[in-house]
Amino acid sequence: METIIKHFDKYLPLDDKEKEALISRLTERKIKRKQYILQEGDTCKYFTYVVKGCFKMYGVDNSGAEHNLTFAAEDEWIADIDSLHKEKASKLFIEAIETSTILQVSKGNLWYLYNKYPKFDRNFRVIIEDKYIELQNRLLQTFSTTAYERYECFLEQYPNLSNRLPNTQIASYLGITPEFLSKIRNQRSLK
Amino acid sequence: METIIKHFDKYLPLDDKEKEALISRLTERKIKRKQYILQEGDTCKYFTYVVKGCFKMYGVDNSGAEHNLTFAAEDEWIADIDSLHKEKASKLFIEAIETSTILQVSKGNLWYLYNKYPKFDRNFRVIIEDKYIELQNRLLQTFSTTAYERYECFLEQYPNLSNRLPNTQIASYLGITPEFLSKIRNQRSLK
DNA sequence: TCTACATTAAGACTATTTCTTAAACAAGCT
DNA sequence: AGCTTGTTTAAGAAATAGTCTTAATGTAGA
Repeated sequence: METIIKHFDKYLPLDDKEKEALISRLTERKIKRKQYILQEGDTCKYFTYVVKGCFKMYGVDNSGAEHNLTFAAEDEWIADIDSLHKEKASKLFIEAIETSTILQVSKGNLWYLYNKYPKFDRNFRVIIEDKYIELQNRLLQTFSTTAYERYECFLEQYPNLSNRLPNTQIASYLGITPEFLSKIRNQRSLK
Repeated sequence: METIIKHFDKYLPLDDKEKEALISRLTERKIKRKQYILQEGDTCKYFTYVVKGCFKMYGVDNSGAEHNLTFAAEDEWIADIDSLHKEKASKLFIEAIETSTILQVSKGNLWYLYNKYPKFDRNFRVIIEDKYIELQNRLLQTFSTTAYERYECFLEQYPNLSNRLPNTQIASYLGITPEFLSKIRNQRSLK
């Protein structure tokens, strides 16, 4: 629980009442590797904070291929916000890549926190803004660069993830096959 | 100014003090077609609300091609949030597609509103969340569908924009050439 | 009205990426 | 510790979605 308190110190730090309110509304869970915390068709019920471990959020296309939208490792939040907010069936999966420990806030509890302590509005505004910026940069890259460049950029931006994740997962994030990623890595090693 | 007040009624409606605070911190501007409100290299200084007209936000790649990230028409907000928040040089352009009327809040004034009236944190949190959802869906589509499908989806989601925008702009949004969009339209008309 | 830009058309082209097969390697599970 | 399953590299052939080019026609802004 300490890690999530420290997490908020990066934004507007919480006072004692806010800390208590937050902690009393969080549920800790252990999630095994390959276990889902959200499956396509279900409604996303929680905003999830990763204490330890790593998750991927992905969609599956008509031909069955997975496309990773994002990863979340230590000290990051993950949810299908579309499904959570609008209480509709999700098109996405959130799956543990490693055995993980998480803290979850239900939608109801999150709304309670928002209404009672406006600081949570602020902090989550900033958290979402950062996620928005990330997506925007990624979309621009997808349009305007080759897989080679996107891979280089991924390495720079997520040096720790790139060591930790299997290449299949990185390939899916970049929008290419693992075989092609292997070619890119080979090309890079020749330079 | 009335339109922006009504805009906030969709979220948490503003009380009289908040309305006054907001209005006194907005600047109205008329922007001609093809005029920029943000250029690559500059720092984004304003969050812009579109009263009337239409804008595009785009990046330019190494070979000089434009890639539209988003459009903003009546009753929508637009800014390069990355540049605005982190006060760094933008990689993007925001340009009027039609002669437009806008209301702008500077970063300083926006921060003032956030700090004085937490309701703005709430409202902008929700505004950003909606934009985030849009981007997420778009990224997933870009990975998992053909240009044909993306065009169909664009027509469904933005029926008014699709009548209003030149095809060159829609093509740039979809990540294809105008010639190829023309082929897609031709294909569709045969069905 | 004029001019510049937007749209359609259609064929040739191509570059990035996939597909396939296979062998070697690494890692998780009992 | 050993088995089994999944991951990585390799390399050539193949596909195809989308580009390029040219050109004629249409349309909107000034």
